[in-house]
Amino acid sequence: MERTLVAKTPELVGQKVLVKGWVQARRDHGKLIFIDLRDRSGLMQVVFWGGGDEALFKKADSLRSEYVVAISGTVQKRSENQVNKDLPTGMVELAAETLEVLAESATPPFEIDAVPGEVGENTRLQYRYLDLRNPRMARNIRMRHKFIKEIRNFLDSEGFVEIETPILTKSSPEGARDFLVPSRLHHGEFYALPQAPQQFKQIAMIAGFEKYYQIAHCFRDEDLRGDRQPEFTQLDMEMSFVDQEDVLEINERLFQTVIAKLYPDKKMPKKFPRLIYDEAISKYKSDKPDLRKNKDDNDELAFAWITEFPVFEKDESGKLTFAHNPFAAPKDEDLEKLYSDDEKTLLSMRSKAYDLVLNGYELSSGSIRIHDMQIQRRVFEMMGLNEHQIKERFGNFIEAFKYGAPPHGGMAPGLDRILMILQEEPTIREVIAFPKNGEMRDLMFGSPSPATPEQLRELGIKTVE
RNA sequence: GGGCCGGUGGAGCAGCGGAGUGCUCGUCUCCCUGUCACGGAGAAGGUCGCGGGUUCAAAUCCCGUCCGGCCCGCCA
Repeated sequence: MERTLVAKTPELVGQKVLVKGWVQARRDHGKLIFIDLRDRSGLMQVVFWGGGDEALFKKADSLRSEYVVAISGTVQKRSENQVNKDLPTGMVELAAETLEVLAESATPPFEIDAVPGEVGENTRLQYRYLDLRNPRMARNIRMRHKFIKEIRNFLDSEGFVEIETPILTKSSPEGARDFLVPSRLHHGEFYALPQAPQQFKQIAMIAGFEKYYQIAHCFRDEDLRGDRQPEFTQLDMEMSFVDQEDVLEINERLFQTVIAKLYPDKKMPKKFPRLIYDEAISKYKSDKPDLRKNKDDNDELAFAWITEFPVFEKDESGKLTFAHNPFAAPKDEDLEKLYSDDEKTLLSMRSKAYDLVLNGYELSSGSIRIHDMQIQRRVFEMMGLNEHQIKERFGNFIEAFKYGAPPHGGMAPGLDRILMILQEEPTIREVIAFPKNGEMRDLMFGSPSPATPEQLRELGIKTVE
């Protein structure tokens, strides 16, 4: 007999069906036992009567939470006063005729349908497979899937190509701390995990794909926050022959299309308002202002663009460093300032860099890139890199630009953050199936963990002490 | 690296110097034919994170340490 999902049963009144799933609850009334059966489609009630098949009834009596079962029986319409209006399958129930226990379950350390936030996150992360059985968590992960699927549909229809870029790649010298992977064949040398596929996507433009995207895993070895994980997912995208206007326009359409389809109750501006960086700072004291009229309204999506970021800023030591991204192109009218040696002039330079912000969160950075390597070299020089360092760190990248690099630009919205906001969750951990805890540990598998002496020897790593 | 908060039966909490005292849920046994957070009766389950100190007496106060959460730094 073919398996039926419980959500289908309301259409199958009077028919014999076989359902499979987990026992969410057992209500024992002596001569009458109810089971709430959960599968990926939802919940349904199963009834066992005493007085008939004694062996079947005894077996039903032995069921416990989270047992995996296969039950066959007849779908019955419930009488008027027995309908459960809170359950999509509440107008029917299954009159059980056979019961097979496919797997028993130990008593779960917490209740599967616990109120969100009631169970400590530590415990939840350690038993994530149980936590993900919670309807709210399952819904988050399924919405994440749909959201990514709609993004792919949209970008595919716009002529974008999804290209996978390597996870084992080269250390980028600035910005966040890299995760390093020791090389076995080349002792003392390391791969770095990508902080973003930045240079690869620019290379893809030189390769002529013109429109690239990737649901990209990014890695940054910095301390965690509620909206920060060591590995996270960005919608990474890049386009050739575009100006800033084109990038902003397609992203507005992307988010409006996808969100309107999946979250019809959410309200967002038809045209995302724009704020010049200096204006945002002076008016809101923030480069990621929360522009909602009502800060408690979770259905209001106050998207906004922040534009014209500074090219340079000073770090705490007073050294000049790039403010946004070393690949962001300065505004055309500011280009000549790049050759000034006056610090004030340099600090007044503005770039074709832009951020997408939403309800007080930075969703995305992006920019029109420098595609003239003379200018790119100059930016690196201004950051204090000498000729040797530029060649060492960016030589191959710069080399590629000799061979016909089209003007290009892009951006990379963080998927975890936008899903956190759309699902109205307090942290991005709630929309990531298997996140790390605040100390960057995977509590389920116990990583990081020590390597064996053999592994270390192969990698040429001597342990300290 | 720094600041703040927390750690008490399986889960979540209360107790904050006087007996492991209490609550909700779960677990186990028994009863129950219409429940759906079923109900009723009973029971089991604890090194109060760990180590040291103060005290007649420590879950409670102090010091240290481990673990966790939030924030600052950091996050091209």
